[in-house]
Amino acid sequence: MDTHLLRTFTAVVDHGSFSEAARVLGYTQSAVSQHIAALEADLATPLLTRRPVAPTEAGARLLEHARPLLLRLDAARADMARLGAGPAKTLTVGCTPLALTGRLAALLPSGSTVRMVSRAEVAGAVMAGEADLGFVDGAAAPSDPLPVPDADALTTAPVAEEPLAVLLPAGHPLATRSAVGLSDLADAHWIDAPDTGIPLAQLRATARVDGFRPYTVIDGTDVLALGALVAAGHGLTVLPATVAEALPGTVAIRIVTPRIAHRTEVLHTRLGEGGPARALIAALAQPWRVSPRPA
Amino acid sequence: MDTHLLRTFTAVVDHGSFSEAARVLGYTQSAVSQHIAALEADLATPLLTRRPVAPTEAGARLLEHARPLLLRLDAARADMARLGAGPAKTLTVGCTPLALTGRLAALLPSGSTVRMVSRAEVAGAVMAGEADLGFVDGAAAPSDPLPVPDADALTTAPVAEEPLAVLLPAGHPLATRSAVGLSDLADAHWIDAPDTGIPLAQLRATARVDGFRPYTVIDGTDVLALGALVAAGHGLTVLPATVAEALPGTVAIRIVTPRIAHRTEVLHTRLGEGGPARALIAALAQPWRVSPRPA
DNA sequence: CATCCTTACGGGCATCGTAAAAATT
DNA sequence: AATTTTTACGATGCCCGTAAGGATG
Repeated sequence: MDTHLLRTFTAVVDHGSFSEAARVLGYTQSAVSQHIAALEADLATPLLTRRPVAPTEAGARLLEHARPLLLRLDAARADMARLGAGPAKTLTVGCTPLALTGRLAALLPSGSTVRMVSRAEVAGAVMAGEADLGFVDGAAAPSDPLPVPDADALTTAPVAEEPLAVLLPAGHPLATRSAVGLSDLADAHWIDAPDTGIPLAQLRATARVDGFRPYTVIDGTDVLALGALVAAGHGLTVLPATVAEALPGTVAIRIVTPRIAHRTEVLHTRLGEGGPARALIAALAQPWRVSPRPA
Repeated sequence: MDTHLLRTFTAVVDHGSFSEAARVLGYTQSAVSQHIAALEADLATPLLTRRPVAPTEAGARLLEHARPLLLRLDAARADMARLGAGPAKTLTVGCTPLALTGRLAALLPSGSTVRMVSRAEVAGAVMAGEADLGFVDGAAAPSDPLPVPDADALTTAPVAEEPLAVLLPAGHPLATRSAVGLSDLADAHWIDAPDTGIPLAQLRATARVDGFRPYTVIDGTDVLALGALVAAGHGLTVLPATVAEALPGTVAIRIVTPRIAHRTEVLHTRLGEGGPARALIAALAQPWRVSPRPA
């Protein structure tokens, strides 16, 4: 079970075609076919159905191993390369849309490169060396860590925290309240904007409350569009309070129960000595609103 | 960076010798030498010092990637093998010393094989397919998960929970108390028995209290020997209450603050349909003392 | 000088590409 | 019939073992 074989296997699954995978990987179709045949022979199990090309049950299971494995392998490569090259002069950070808040934006050195990525991709980008630091946002209880996929091999530290708010259209019955409990709204019409705001699934898990079923779904990362949808009455959504309060035509009501907040965390590999990445982490580690717990 | 090379590399580090690694792996010394040379050429970094053979800084870093990678690779193999073979007839479980409590012992089917392993090895044994289920014990706050190394790719579920107790020699000044706060004892003389009881490091992390520095250290997994050391006044230690209360010549005082408990959890891969492993998990999932939180 | 690692070299085997055959829509 | 995967086959090159060469304590 060579990693090359796993790599072509995942490529075939991703592209749904032997030929396309071959083109992407720079192989012949024949070679790809042989790779898959070798894997299936080695594991004594069919991994793919042909026509249409799709993973079998065993193949799907193998994918769950292969994906993190290949990611980790790339991470190792990148880590060794970094160790040899010394600290980067210029900083590249991977960032989810709502993670770049005031505090972080203020401390980020000028001349940095910022790559906006989805929550699922941040850890991978940092591990593969495509970004020196990753910033993820999400909802979490005050002392819980943010649930970040694939972040096992990375170090995380909190960066910023602020209240969450429910975004309502102006004129909504609740719009005059100053605070709201989330469980009262479990059965409301919700807009799920997983790439922009807080994914409903994450809200459900963190609040440990059932409900929050998506009614309207919006892809993409445009907060203004999300605000417009809410203002037009397509449903409610949850955003960090400072962001929510700036959207026109809507009213933002802070969430007080359960005690969850919008948090940003920084992800990084074990860093070398100097460099702008380490400097930024040190600056971010300074206490701000939330006093650090005594070690 | 082939996984074969990584495997050879870790073997060389583990045995501190090219020749010994070659013997273990069934290669020639020459082949091992070529493997290491290939790795070092590929990564453009020296990974080992020769005479004595030891990892360089870069080598140590690579090890941190290679170890979990190879573990995961073996896990994938084992997983596929299991998928093909169907559920095992007889059950093999990996188990830390204090994990096999009354409830678990009662539910374990007769004819099972139990392999006692250290906390660090349980997850690996389950992933590599050497055990169908793993049982780990440890100290944790009531709603926190147990910190289990390398358990990322596994499913965990709580199995049993009971109070922790400090074990004192009979006649100790505190022996008449009915309950004790842990932080009062941070500076006591402690016995660290990481393979038997609760490792002091885990206690320190969970209780978030400094102190608990090891004074006497005991390796091995003999609870009676640990009890004898405490009885003889070599120091204090922490054990699950029911275990501690059965040890002669000592007094067990339950810990009330902070709110930490001794918990046992089960680890398993995503299981197939039938089989004794799944039956045992289902039985263990029945509520016992701690009512499960509503989903 | 004994031990251990490295280098040189040759043979076997794996892997890839070309090309033709088979299968499925 | 067209597209896509499989199989056959030959060449290239990788990888391992044998054996000789260095380095080190």
